[in-house]
Amino acid sequence: MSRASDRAYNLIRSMILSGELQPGSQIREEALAELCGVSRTPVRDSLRRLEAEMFIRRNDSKRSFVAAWSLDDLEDAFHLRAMLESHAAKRAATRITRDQLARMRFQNAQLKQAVDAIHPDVPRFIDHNRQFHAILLKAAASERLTSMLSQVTEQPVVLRTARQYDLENLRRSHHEHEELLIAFENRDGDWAAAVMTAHIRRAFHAYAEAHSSYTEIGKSNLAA
Amino acid sequence: MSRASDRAYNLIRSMILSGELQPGSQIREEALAELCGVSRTPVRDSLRRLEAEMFIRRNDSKRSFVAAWSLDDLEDAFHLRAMLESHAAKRAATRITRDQLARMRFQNAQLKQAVDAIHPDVPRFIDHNRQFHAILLKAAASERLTSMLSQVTEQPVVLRTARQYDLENLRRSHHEHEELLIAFENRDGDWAAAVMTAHIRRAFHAYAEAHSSYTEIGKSNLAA
DNA sequence: GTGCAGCTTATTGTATACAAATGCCATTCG
DNA sequence: CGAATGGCATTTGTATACAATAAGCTGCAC
Repeated sequence: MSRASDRAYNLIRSMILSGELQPGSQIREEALAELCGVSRTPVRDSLRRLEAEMFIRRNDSKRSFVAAWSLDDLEDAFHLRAMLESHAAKRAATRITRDQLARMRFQNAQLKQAVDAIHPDVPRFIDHNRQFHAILLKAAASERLTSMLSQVTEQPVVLRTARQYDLENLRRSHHEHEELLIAFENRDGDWAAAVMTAHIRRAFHAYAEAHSSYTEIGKSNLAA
Repeated sequence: MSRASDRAYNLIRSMILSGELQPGSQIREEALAELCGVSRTPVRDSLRRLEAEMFIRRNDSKRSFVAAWSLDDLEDAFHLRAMLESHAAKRAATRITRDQLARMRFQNAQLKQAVDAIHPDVPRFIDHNRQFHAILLKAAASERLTSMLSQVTEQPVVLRTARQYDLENLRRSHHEHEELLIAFENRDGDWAAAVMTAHIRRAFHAYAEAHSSYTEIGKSNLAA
């Protein structure tokens, strides 16, 4: 995308993810345009994209609102992601190149370092994790799959408990990745798919756990 | 969508599906704008939507082209569709209401009539078939799933052999639908999912068959 | 007080003009 | 003769003005 349109998209998206734009709140094109320092044209463009990615919903009279997802909706997204990403793992198992495998190993080593360090660096973990999955997706060699997965992978972040799950869970991710790589070395698609399904399901429960405790904190605050 | 934007979207989409806009050919916004009798603004809107639906591709310099899918790409789409739609069937099995089930039965009876008539009406079959699957998807109650499936269901039509597959295959669809309904009556999600996977896979091979013969006719024409 | 009509205002949709980027072709230089 | 470069043409991106539509409000009737 071009400069103005890109800026608007990234800015609006990050405002949704950070919670700056609250779920359920209405979105006005002109207000965002001013915020982004561009005209309504690129903003509209961005809103359409975000709508396709289900970050934004529109009512019958075309007004836009920040999507508000329940925990059930989130589980739904995780189910779909598990299905699609395990399919990707299966495809990748028989298509991955030596080079890609090496790069996945590298990313996995890096993300281990990020959490095993004296001062764990979660954002760094997340970045290497993202790259790990990106290489896998590339190896799966299905544009459609890539396009669909992009619709369900970033979604959970909206609950903002994303980065709160504990280091133990992140270390488990590392080990699951290791197992995945061994399945790849053995070109065992079924194994790879099973590991991936388990990987995503565990991630969901980690999120759900973090979310429920977050919710309870909220509740206790109200009660106090 | 609003009138102008809607018109542009439907027109461009149907021109792609009908082959009027040939796969691989470049698309110019202004030309389409004239064709649709609207300005470039709603055309751009439509192009973005069609791009998200992968009917249109854009190169690095933002020029748009009609997507050209290979048979492999198509099989990929069918694989994804089988996966997603069987998941939908599984969910629907335990959620579907009496009313929805009755409506699915009705649609299936109608599509049987369409192909069993003395003068078979394939477009009518296709319409009832579409509604049958739409009710199922509604019963599955997952917006995300619905949104994703819309990306892979209409795709095959681009090969334009869509309506050419024989009546025998359409009758098989009817019978598979019948079995699906029985699985629903028994609230057996696994059964429903299995029937659906088989249903979609068979549909793919019917398409592939029709396509290969079509291709061969094309080849023999060139050879002649 | 309730509900509806009509007006006012807020918000989105469309057209158009202009800016920016890219591709294309011809020309020139090695 | 081939490759690089410059400028022109084509195409897309952005801003802005205006049109259309929907929401909200005010006041009136019952």
